Amino acid sequence: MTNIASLTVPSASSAVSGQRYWLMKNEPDEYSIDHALVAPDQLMGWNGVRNYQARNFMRDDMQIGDGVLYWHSSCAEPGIYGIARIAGNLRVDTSQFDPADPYYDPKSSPDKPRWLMLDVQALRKTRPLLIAELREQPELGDMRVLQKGNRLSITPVSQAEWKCIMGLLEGR
DNA sequence: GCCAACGTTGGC
DNA sequence: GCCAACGTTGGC
Repeated sequence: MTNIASLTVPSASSAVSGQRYWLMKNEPDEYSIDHALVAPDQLMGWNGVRNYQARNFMRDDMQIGDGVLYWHSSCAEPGIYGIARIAGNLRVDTSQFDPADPYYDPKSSPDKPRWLMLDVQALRKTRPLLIAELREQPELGDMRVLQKGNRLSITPVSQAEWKCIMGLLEGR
């Protein structure tokens, strides 16, 4: 019998403990927060990033323990559905070399890879924080994901924005 | 399914 | 290095 508690209660080392905060988008049809929470150690290799700005965030700025807002995009009700953390293990995203992979990049080669990935660890599901509710918060007025025309799949979140969202989740 | 906004490409 | 054309994203 599987010990459910051991799957769902993060260990002490699996907490948001970094200096920065991020928002990462995923299509729930592809990989939802529910998928992530039942993966081994709740880890997911964040592959398929094909934007240089987003890649550079992973390469240069993300640290183990950084907090992540898990966003569901391209779905009926886009918004924040979970909390995760950066778990490190930055490496080459090998899906770029596979012609059969939807993330194949014919202009990349193993001796000069373009695209990187790292591990993200899901921590918990949250109630859905949908766009309309987020827009009601004055503290979130500058939040990247809420700006018109925003398409970046990884965006920085300020400490004030993070605190505001944690407050919403705690019912404040 | 629409379409505005954006990133990338490549001819010049 | 400019910039028009193109492909993609993603909320609506």
